Amino acid sequence: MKKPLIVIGGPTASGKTKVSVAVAKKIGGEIISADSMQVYRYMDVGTAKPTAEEMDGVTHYLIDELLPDEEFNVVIFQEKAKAYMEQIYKKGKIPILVGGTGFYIQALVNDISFMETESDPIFRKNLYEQAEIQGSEYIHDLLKKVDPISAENIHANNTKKVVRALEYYHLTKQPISLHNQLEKQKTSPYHTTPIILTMERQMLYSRIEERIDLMLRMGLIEEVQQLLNLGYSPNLVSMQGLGYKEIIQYLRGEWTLDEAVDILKRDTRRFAKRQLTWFRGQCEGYWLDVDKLGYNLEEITSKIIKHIEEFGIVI
RNA sequence: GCCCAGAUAGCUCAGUCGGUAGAGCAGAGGACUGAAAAUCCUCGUGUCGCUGGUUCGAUUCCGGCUCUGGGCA
Repeated sequence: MKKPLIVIGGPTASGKTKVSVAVAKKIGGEIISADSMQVYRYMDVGTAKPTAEEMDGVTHYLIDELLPDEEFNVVIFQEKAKAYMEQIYKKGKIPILVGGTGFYIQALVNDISFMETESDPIFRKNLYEQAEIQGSEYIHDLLKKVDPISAENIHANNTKKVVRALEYYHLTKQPISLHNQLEKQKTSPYHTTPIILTMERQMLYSRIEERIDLMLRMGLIEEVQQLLNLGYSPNLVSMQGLGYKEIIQYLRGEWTLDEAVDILKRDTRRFAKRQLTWFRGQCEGYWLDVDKLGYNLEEITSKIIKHIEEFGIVI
């Protein structure tokens, strides 16, 4: 019998935090965050990390677990999240996976296997250098030779993905396209139906802008300055997060504050759009327009619970 | 009140020696299986201010009107 897993996804600023806490309280669940940035300590305002007050006594995992210079990626996420799920099941509770990082959600829900092997940083670095010197077409041609299917699917300009495909072949002597194809056929080992929070685009965008204005008032700039003072490099992956990279440009004097804020808002809008594209394309889910429900927590929660019960999850 | 300039895509503007238009930005759609808040691909958006005139044909030329800047009083 498959174990139950509740998933709540949606774009940034759609209200996942509030909704998930309300659902958790109602069913006595615990929350695992599927968010690539909220794992980091000292990054609170810019990631809209739930405060202790907002968590309202509900246990949250994968929040504040790493320092900004520690590595985090799908594989690490998957390992940690699986371990937490086990703990939650042992308590007789239901895990609630909440976040906007669709790739992470999918990796966990479908238990996608990434290879056991470590990645090869030197090999990678080498390829990036070659792409730099000889052009991205050059390494794309290398891929064409070992894995023509991937070369077909990955655009030559997408150096990051070309490198990964080449690395995969280098480590396993197998094309990643074959691996992907096999993984795609998998069905979830969990009893789960994703719930996706959404709303009209215009509405979402104005919420995003309001949220960013609020972040500024709550000290986003000071937070970024503090991170730099602590010695965290702007090159870190964590510092590429929305809100961090733009404010760093401002602090360096590259952009005016107005410019930085406008770009941040624009890029956050585009991010939300990409999140929606991902959820639309990658997972069959139960879409809930929270704006049409007037953000009425009671109503949203009861709709979600009703859906979960109809799906056959016993609470 | 007079003079000058402008009015074209959501915005900033280009253009059509008269044959109903195009850039940038904003925006939309998509891909994604070890950086995913990352990375990458594709794509438009129109009463050319209104109204008469000339013309086979006007967004383009001419007149009037309206609005917006700037100047003079």
